[in-house]
Amino acid sequence: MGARQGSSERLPDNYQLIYDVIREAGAGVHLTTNDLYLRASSRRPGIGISTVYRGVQRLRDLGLIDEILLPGADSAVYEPTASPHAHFRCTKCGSLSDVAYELPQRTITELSKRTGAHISEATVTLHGLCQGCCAA
Amino acid sequence: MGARQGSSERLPDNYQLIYDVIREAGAGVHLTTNDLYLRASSRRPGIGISTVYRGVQRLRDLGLIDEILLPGADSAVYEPTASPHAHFRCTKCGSLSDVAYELPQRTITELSKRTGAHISEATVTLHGLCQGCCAA
DNA sequence: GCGAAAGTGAATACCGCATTCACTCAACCT
DNA sequence: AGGTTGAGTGAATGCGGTATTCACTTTCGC
Repeated sequence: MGARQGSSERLPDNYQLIYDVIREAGAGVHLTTNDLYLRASSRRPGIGISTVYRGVQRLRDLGLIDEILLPGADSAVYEPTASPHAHFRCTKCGSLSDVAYELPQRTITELSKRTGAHISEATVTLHGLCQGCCAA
Repeated sequence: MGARQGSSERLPDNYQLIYDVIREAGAGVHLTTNDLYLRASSRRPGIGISTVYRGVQRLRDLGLIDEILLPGADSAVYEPTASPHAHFRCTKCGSLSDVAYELPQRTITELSKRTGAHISEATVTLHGLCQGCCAA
């Protein structure tokens, strides 16, 4: 996989570093800004937290990463861009995982009709006990 | 707190006041903690913001009100307890409204099976342009 | 009444995120 | 080359929402 995206513009080194960290963590791994800061710091000591914030904004705007905002979460998490999916959070251990589910387009169309709004995005978040916490 | 029986327990006056404010606002009206503080203050000057926070926590624990946490929202909003429903937020004007939709139990059951988790709650949040902002 | 427990309000702390500011540095242009 | 410009940077600061602490008051069980 190419280290940089095929655009003509090059990412600033720090932003590229943040992107690398997110991509190397892999799909389904959700990193907070602080996680990113810690990991980036170990590779490039002295990097500022502001730069991390600016970096994720830029990467999000470029569509390179997904910013995931969860209801009630204290902070946003980031993961490499993926197809739309739901998220599950364990109320006990706090773990967050992807769930391959998307609200059917038919449902969204129907809700748009019923509300008179133009629905462009639907986020689904599930809560409960994860498999591990269920067993325990 | 003494061992009082749940259903017959009397609410502290301040919490009752907060509950009244929420109920009087009515279903579908979403009040932030600050909204509640302002409205409660006009009836009972001197009430502290801490009391409002403690009040909504208590009312939420008692199941008297719903605490609605929206992805990316700056603050929680509260409304009288209602049957589960989705929320729609206009990305332009910020208005928030209830949408009579609930993830089908069948879907939740299936997702539980697939993930091995005990899903106890599903929140659905829709984003887009509300009817008014569509027209404009 | 009396003592314990619950409630209260002000102040403070905390956390995530936004903004500001001075500084560096590389690109660009005669 | 020199000079200008603009993006990028890191530290500091600000801010809003919420949690916590603390001393005080009220309420409740007896």
